[in-house]
Amino acid sequence: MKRQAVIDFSAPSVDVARRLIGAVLQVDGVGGRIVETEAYDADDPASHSFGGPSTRNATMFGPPGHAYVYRSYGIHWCLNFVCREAGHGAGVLIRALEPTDGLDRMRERRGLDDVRLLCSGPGRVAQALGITRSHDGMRLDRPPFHLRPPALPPGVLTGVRIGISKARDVPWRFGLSGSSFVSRRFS
DNA sequence: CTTTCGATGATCT
DNA sequence: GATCATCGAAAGG
Repeated sequence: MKRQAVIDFSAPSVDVARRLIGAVLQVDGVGGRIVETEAYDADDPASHSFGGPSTRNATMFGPPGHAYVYRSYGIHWCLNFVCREAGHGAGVLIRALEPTDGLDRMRERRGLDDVRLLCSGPGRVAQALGITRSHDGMRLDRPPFHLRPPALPPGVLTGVRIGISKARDVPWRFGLSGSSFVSRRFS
């Protein structure tokens, strides 16, 4: 019996973000290949965890390998994976998927047909997968979550993070090389 | 193709 | 009162 490969979430968020590219993420069987991620860390002014624990970011300071879900601009939900050890405050934002499973369910939830627009952005990913605050704190290695690392290391592109006003020059955005499902092209 | 702007509510100062 | 890890529609080139 060959043991199922897993992601090591106790690693720095930058490493986890890079290694997550190409992994398959499903929630209740709906999901796809992760094609875009961003890393956030405790010493990072752009991170929710910068400045220490609070009500919103509490999960970021919990054990690694759990989901951190927050509300963005009062409208959208965004999904993160907690990294490092409990108390540290690091995470990876899941920014885009290439849809592979449950396309009809995603189209229902998103209210549109174009595959390119189903999961190309963090708010879109959460809506397509049915992620809400109820998923905050859940383990990623148990249902409804399912996560499978790529069989082979894919080509990964690097860039600066999107939509932040602090630490804009930090190159902690990662994308699957050649993917047309990223939220924005890599320069 | 690009830029701009409103929506909408929790969080923080 | 200001900011915000966004999205989608609208307007402009």
